[in-house]
Order: sequence, then C-alpha cells, then structure tokens
Amino acid sequence: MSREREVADRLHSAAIHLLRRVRRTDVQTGVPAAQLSALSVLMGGPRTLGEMAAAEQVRPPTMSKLVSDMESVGLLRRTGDPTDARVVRLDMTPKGRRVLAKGRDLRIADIERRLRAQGPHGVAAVASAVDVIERMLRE
Amino acid sequence: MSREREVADRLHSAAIHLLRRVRRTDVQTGVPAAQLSALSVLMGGPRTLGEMAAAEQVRPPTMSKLVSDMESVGLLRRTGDPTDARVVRLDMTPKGRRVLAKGRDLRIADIERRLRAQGPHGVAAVASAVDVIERMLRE
DNA sequence: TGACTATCGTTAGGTAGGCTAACTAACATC
DNA sequence: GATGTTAGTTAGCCTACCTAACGATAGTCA
Repeated sequence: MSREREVADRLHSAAIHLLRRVRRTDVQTGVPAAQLSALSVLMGGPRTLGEMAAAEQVRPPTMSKLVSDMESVGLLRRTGDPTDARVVRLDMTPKGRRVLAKGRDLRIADIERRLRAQGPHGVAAVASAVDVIERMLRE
Repeated sequence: MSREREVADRLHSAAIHLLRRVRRTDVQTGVPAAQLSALSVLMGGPRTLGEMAAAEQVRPPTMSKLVSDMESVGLLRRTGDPTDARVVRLDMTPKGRRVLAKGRDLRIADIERRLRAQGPHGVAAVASAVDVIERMLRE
C-alpha cells in the first residue's frame, strides 16, 4: 500500500470515529449537527439555498429539508430575492446566532478537551493538517 | 476563541465535509461505509459482537443490525462461543476479505488522489495529525 | 440448589440526514 | 409566445444511529 493510500485510509477511519463521538452530544444541544453546520454558512451573510447546498456539499433537496426545519424553529428567515422570484434568500435570525454559538460549544467541547490533552505539539499537528484537508476538499 | 477550540471546530467541520464526499462513492461499492468499517475490525481475527460495538464506538443494537446485514450478504459468519452461549463470535468470510479490499479501494481512492495533490509535506502533515486524532479518540 | 443479579445480544420503534425522481414556478431566448 | 433552463419543493426511499424493553444465559451466594 502506498504511503498516501495508507494515510488516506486512516484519515477516513479517524473522521468516522470522530463524528460518531460528536454525534452523541447532539441530544444535549437540541439542534442536530447538520443544521448547525449549515447555519454556520450564514455567518458570512445571507445566501441562497443553492449556495448553501453547494457550500455544504449536499444536494438541493437535502438543503431544502434542512432549511425548512431550521425555519420552523426560527433559526433563519426566508426572504425573496427582489430581482429573481425563483431564488430563496436565507438569513440567520438572532436566535440562530445564539443557538449556533451555544450548539457549537457543546459539540466542540469534547473534541477540544481531547485535543488539549495532546499538548501544544498535538494541537499544532492537527491545525496544519486541517489546513491541508480544507485545501484538499476545495479542489 | 482559544486556539484549541478553533482547531477543534475546524477539525470537526473538515470531518463532516470529508465524509460527505466519501459517501458518494458508496453506490459504486455496493457495500455501505459503516459495514466496511465494521468489517475491518475483523481483520485482527474473530471478535464478539460487543467487542465490535466497542471498537466501532456504537451501541450494541446498532452493531447487531450491521452484523445481521453483513451476515445476510455473506461478509461474515456467526459462530457460537463454546464456553458462553450468550456471546456471538464473528468471523470474516473469504468474500468479506475480498469485498473489504475492493470497497476500501473505491472509498479511499478519491481521498488519496486529493491527498497526493497536496505533495509530500501535505501528506506528512495529515499523517502526523492522524496519529494525534487516533490517540485523542482512544482516551 | 434455587433465587437473585449481571451480562450479551436482539427486537421494536424513533430520529437524522442523505439520495433520486418528478414536479411547479419563474426566467431567458429566439 | 413557445421552448428550454434553472431554483426550489415534494414524495419516497435508504442507511445509520439511538433508547427502551426484552429473552436467554451465566455467575453468585444464602
């Protein structure tokens, strides 16, 4: 097995196990991870549904459902686009901002605690890898 | 936001996006990622259902269902433990071994390709981070 | 030995989050 | 203004997680 392949395999496995762990905290947050992740896209200002689907790398129907759920609990607002009546503009509500902040706290807390236990070198190693992974996924 | 928290947050986000991408190849493999991940535990020899659940960090019912599905398509065998009739021993079949090898190929190929594009430094960065992440999750 | 108690796994039922196919409404083009 | 394209929704399906409740076996100890 090539070096790259071995690393890819272990990265994949680590990602699976990491997310399984995070998932367990969802009950406490009251807001599912996929919603929080989608919501975070709106931190950079309003987006259309299609833009959000692309940013989150899901299909439009998936985002449509997520958005409906989020709207129904008041995390975001749908507003029409003035120049194109087909598009749906989405904007975070103050509640959305509040829940995003709090929800992330809970989700990330466990990872953060574990990360901290790895010391500054561990943190640095993960940080630079995250840079690489983000670049990988953009391309 | 603390440094650790920021890294934890981005790591979490990267894991989500990475797995969403991998997921898309599942159709081609014919075997879902969760099954392949569970199956890989049996590479180290037979295990009980409880051991597999612990290794995969899921609850017993989740593993029970996965095992049923895998058994029904012939990826593993259930054999009783001679000394304790409660436990279920699980062992990979030759087909399981074959499918694991092939399935991983397909899942990992995309990650590998992207990783390779990041050059030796990128690969090294990810590799050492994976070490840290694996340690994080064990503790 | 017989009655608790603990452990292993399964069943039943629920939720989240992804997909494709098929649709409506609105825009663009010629 | 007919035709095709694009944005989003609806319907229906699937995987994969969970908890609660249960059956069966094993272990313990009065």
